[in-house]
Amino acid sequence: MIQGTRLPLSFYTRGDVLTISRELLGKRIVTDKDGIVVSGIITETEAYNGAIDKASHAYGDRRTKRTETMYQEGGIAYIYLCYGIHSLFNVVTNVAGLPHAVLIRAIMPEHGKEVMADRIGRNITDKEGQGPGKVTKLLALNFTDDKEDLINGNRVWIEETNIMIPEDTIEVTSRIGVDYAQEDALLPYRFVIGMKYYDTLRDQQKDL
DNA sequence: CGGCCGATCCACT
DNA sequence: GTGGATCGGCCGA
Repeated sequence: MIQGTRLPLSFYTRGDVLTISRELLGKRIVTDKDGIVVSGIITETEAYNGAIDKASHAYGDRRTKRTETMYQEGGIAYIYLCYGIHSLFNVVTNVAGLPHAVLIRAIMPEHGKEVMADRIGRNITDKEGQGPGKVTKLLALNFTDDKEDLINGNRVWIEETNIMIPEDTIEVTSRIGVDYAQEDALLPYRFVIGMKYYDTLRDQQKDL
């Protein structure tokens, strides 16, 4: 069915995590869980800028079993458990040794809406898929998928699309839930497809 | 080894 | 608008 062109390794290994974060808007995340394939279009991201970023788990170059994932070469998933309940999905970027990552905060459900509805136990609404915990629930990802290879793996990957997000429809704000990061909590590292274009995009999906 | 708390969500008021 | 769910990572003792 879906099988588009995956983003190449070179997309992820670039050094500017903000650019990657912005460019991920409009791309397609696909998961294959026991042969059940679903997809969603990325509509919201947050950049985590490595060892100097107070909001990052790797702030201060803190290498632990958990953060080790972010230190690997870009192009793999960083998925960890938050609040004991939610798995959050991040894309590792940059070269090995530099712990940069992009948190996927929202997707627009695309293929497999029925399966997704089963997974959350209710119907998919017009604005479904907003919130990082919801993203992993719809896609059936959890922390056991940590370090999954987005280029060669077969459980989760990201594809190119023909969606062009007009630059002036992208809202750039500070990141959510990182108040503890002091001055870094104010950095404009969150990228959201604005409401007006979001509706346009959703209407296009319905026409498919 | 104990305790705290987090890149959250949902049901309920 | 608020609190409860629920648990691994991390830090300090």
